[in-house]
Amino acid sequence: MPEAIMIDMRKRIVEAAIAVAAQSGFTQATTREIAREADCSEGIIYHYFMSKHELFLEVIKENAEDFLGQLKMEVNEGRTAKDRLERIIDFHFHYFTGKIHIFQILFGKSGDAMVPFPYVLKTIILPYQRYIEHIITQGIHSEEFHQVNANIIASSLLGMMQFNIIKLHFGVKDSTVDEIKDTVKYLLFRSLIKVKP
Amino acid sequence: MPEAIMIDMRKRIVEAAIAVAAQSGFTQATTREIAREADCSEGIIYHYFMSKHELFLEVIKENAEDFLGQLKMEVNEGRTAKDRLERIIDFHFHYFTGKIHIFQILFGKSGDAMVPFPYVLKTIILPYQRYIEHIITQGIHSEEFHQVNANIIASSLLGMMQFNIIKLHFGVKDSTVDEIKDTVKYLLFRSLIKVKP
Amino acid sequence: MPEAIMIDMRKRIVEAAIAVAAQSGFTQATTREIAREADCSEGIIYHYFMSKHELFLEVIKENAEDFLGQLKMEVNEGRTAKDRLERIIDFHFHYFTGKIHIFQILFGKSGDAMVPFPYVLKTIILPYQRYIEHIITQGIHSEEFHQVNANIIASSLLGMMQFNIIKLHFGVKDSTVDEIKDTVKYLLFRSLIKVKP
Amino acid sequence: MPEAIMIDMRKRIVEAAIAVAAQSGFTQATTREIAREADCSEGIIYHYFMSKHELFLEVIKENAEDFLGQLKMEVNEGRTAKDRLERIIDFHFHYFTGKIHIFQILFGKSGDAMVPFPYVLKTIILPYQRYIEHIITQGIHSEEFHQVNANIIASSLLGMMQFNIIKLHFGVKDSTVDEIKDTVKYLLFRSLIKVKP
DNA sequence: GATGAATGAGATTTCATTCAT
DNA sequence: CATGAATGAAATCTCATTCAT
Repeated sequence: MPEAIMIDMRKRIVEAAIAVAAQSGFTQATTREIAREADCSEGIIYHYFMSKHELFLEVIKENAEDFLGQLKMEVNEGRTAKDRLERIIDFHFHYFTGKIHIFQILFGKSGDAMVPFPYVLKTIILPYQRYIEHIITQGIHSEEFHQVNANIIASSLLGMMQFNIIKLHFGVKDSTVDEIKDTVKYLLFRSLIKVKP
Repeated sequence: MPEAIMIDMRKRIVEAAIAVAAQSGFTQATTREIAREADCSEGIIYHYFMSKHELFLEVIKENAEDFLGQLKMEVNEGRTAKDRLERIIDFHFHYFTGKIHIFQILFGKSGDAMVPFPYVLKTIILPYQRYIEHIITQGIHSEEFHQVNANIIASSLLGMMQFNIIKLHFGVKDSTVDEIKDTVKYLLFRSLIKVKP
Repeated sequence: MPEAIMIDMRKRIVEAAIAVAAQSGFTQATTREIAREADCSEGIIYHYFMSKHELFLEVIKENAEDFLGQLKMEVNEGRTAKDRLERIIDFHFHYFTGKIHIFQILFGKSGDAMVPFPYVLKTIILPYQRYIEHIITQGIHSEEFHQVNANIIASSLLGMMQFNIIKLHFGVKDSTVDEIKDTVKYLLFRSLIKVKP
Repeated sequence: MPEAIMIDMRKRIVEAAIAVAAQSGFTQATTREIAREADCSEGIIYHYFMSKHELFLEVIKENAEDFLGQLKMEVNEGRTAKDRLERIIDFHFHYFTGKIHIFQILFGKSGDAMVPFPYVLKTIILPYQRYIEHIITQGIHSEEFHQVNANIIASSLLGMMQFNIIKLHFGVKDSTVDEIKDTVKYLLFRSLIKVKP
């Protein structure tokens, strides 16, 4: 293991927690397993975090911030609403097909006693959805898009992307990532974009 | 206790298992809690099932069969592909906004050591998706629908519905069920249906 | 082990808890040790008690009731206040030189995070002291005793008895139990009893 | 931090150990808590003491010496045996109602795996008792006192004082310190002092 | 068939002690 | 001297599973 990785034990624990939790959920992720993954003792986890519970809340929070931060930077480059939505879709698939761990933890569970879904919903999913909703609303105001229920469209977009990615992660190779992205964009924009006469 | 309730202990255990697991997943559902919910002893569970693991596999399987059975009965009444898809959407929202338990177990989790997601995927989700895909393909062949990637559209439809229902279940009341159904149908049919000249 | 002892596991756990706690306090009494002493698994302790803490509160309460019940039965036989106090002293030494366990737990500790002294004080010590105080007050009213501060005399009697018993328990054999009892009675009655002219 | 506080780290650790142990015993006193109280690192404790165990043995020993030293200085001023015993009682209440910490550690516990009661008994309690006993014996020889069992009387005096102080420490305010002292002296001297004809 | 007491493996958490800096 | 990150053993508690009744 390179020395750079050795140094920050806290970071190593967080990474290990993500990796382990991704496999079968927070509750199933044991401190023993996390310690093995981080190559440290179980005890040291409690030097950095007050409890396993707090560790996972921290994991969620840090990754949510990381994800949304990167997303917004990427999207701000886009000029039109359509352009921005495309960037969201591209970034979402890029991020979550690369990092299986975080994805599964943030989106995949609807109930876990250790890190309850409402917390994940509040911390990452709803802010994400509201961000998409906001862009759609802008598109409507600029008359780029039809008058639609931006909130439900945003939720539906998240649902589409998530579900297709889950399938990919579990090895269902019906289609390539590019085919999926194209079809999702097609579905979305057919409903949104005004056809010029 | 009326005798009718006494007789089918097995069924009572299955129902109790669903109810308990719905709250925070299979792993968190204890046999003690299931026994309390079913108003029986913990020991008797092992008379009907070899293990807690096997119990939950059964729960999944039986509910998958129940759901798909009801769905197909409902859908067969539809004449056109569009009509059938509408019936699927109506039934899906009806079923999962009524029965929170099963929904959460079948769709809500991407990983649980006790009943692994691949099993859920194989047993219920993919058959469901393939059924939808088949209807879309029929619509394409009958020239009712555009030439689209039926597989990805089907997956996306499932994702949309699931995500919006999860929000409802966790108390995010941005929209009514009817508004959601309408918007989902709008999204879907804008992409599918050929506009008549 | 005779079968009679095998039967009541709850009782065995309570007895074992007393025996183990007597050696080095509640906090030091581990469930592992209690289980070994009771010849059972650690798990079963939690079938009968919600926690180690609750187990010890129960131990205190049950023994306090047992002790005070026996004491009062014994004392009620006495006619005069002096007679009753003598019976208390006799019973106290009989009880606590026989049952080392309970004594140490009820009187010996002034602070233990597991079963805080205030609880022991409230549950057993103060009721005991007030009972003695009451008898002294009766002796004063019947003009058998001098006008004294019955409360402090009662506390002092408890202190004398306790301290001498502690010494005995830890093997300091300066005197016999009978010598101690006689001297304690002498100290007490010299201060209480009116000398007849 | 002023240099004066910096210099005697050892003393600071000892004081902190007393303060922390007073709250719920030696075993419950953690090195982490002691370090926080002494405003130093946990590690440095092991520079001055071989182990937590040894630290507490030192605490006991040093405080015992301090207490007995002060006591004897005070008592030597007394001329008669009665005068000396009064000084002991006054000093005892003065010392232990002022310094709750040490009192609880030295007298309050009958068993703690970390610093076993026998050690406390040997180091402080029995020397103290023998000192009282010696004064009573002197009183007997000088015909100031009756022929009594000086050993048991001494133990009983310690028991009386201790028990009343424990009550005070735990907030049972039945009487004032002065009332208690008076009653204890009354009890003691009624039994000891020869009434002059 | 049915019960629930009992087991034992394993989970989280605590803490005295060590050691590189 | 001094620090505090790190360790590892042990403590409390949980829970699927078994088995005598």
